[in-house]
Amino acid sequence: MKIATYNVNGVNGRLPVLLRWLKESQPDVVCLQELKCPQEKFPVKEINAAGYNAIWKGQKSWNGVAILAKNYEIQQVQNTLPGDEEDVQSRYIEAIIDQKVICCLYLPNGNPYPGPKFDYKLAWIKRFKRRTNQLIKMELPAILIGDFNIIPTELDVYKPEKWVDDALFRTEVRKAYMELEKKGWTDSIRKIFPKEQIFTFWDYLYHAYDRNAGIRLDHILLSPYLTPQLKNAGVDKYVRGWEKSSDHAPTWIELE
Amino acid sequence: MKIATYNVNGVNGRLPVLLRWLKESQPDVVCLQELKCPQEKFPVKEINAAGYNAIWKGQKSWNGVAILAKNYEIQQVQNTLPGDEEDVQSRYIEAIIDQKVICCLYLPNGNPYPGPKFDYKLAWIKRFKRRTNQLIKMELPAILIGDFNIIPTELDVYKPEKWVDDALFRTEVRKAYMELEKKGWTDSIRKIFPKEQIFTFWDYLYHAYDRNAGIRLDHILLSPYLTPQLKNAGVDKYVRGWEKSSDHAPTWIELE
DNA sequence: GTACGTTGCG
DNA sequence: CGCAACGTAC
Repeated sequence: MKIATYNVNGVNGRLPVLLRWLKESQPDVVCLQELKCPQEKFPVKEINAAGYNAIWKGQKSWNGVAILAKNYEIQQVQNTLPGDEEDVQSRYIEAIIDQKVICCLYLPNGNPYPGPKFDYKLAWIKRFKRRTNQLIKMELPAILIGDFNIIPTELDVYKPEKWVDDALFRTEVRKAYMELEKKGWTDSIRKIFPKEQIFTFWDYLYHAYDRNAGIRLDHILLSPYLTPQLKNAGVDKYVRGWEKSSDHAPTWIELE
Repeated sequence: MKIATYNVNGVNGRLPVLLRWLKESQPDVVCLQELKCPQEKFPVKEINAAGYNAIWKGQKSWNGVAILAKNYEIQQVQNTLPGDEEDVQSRYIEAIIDQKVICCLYLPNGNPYPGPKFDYKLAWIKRFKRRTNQLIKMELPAILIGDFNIIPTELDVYKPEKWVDDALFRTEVRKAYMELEKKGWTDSIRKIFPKEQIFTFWDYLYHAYDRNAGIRLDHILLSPYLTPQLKNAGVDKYVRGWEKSSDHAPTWIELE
């Protein structure tokens, strides 16, 4: 079973690219982030026509997350991250697919640091940890998947010294990521490629993709129960080179 | 010799449509209106690559006119309508091509009526008449061609009663058009099709093209000396049906 | 650099 | 409805 995450940066503007990638890559489950469209403008017709069921949580202009599945039923569990009724940003959707809990997230960017946006990021992470700790405690087969907006280690960025005060690389958020791993969550890409430099995002500016000036932001974390089933993982880096592509590349795992 | 006018409604956004039409229709001379680009952003490279020389007068965001010619030299005469130094709108360009004076115009729309925009339209028409009267007096072979933003008669609009107080159909501007004809200018389309209902514009709204709810705004008027050479005239209506088309259709004549 | 919302214009 | 400009977020 192939499970992927893709920050599309606008699902309607990106539809040709998304459909092409779906066709070529044939994932069973896909988590999308940054739909950038209100609930009623999600292109469900075209997604269905491509063979995928979908659930999604939209929002005008920003954020927005979705889960797609081919030949699997999608049982929605949550469409917000529990713990803050005031939070109106569409950044979390959770479903059960093929007996697994799929937690699709678009974690706040948090820039500029310091400031209220960074504070919001830390508060969001705190709420997220409560949810993930529950999943561990319940010993559920679960997957945390999406755009974490966290660069986990120095290996995951082309020039670490440039990023020390960036909200994506601040010690606070890297520590939070490490704590997830300590709790038992396994970083799939690092499990398969322990030492290799792998990126999932290249800025649109300054020809970052041509210079391979990338960072790793999109992660797929497996609960202890699922980790032994990890067969393979990868990034469809070539998609970033397509015309009119997102600034992220699709990232995926294969479970047996 | 085939001479055409086309209000492109944004020359850069419309470039694929324009180039396709140029290739299929092979006009010798083309007058464009509503370039909607500053002087330096006119796509001269692509136009040249399609085989056309060009002169143009651009303006940021609005208006803008151009004259293109294939296998003919373009001798620019004016790039503003004489008579008002204060007028900064790019609505007029005049050139000599193959011994003919080509006056390419984008006459002000003038809506809403009444108001300062309508007043500007009337003032512009007054200045335009001075120019055209000079051309008649000098007995030059001349062509007034472009988007006149004037519906000449009731035959030229799908539902005349809806347009009585529209600046495109007000008696003041229709009278001005009739006066041009009295001075000796010949409406090419009407010369070839005296009684037929012919449109050159269909609004983007309310599926106007599908309902053929059109109007005739784009005109090609010939000076007395040239009128006997008129062989044919027409509107490339099908172009309005293309994907991402302008709200106007190309309009053309053939001179022998 | 790219996408989306808004505004101005027609 | 659709183009172009501008502001904003990333």
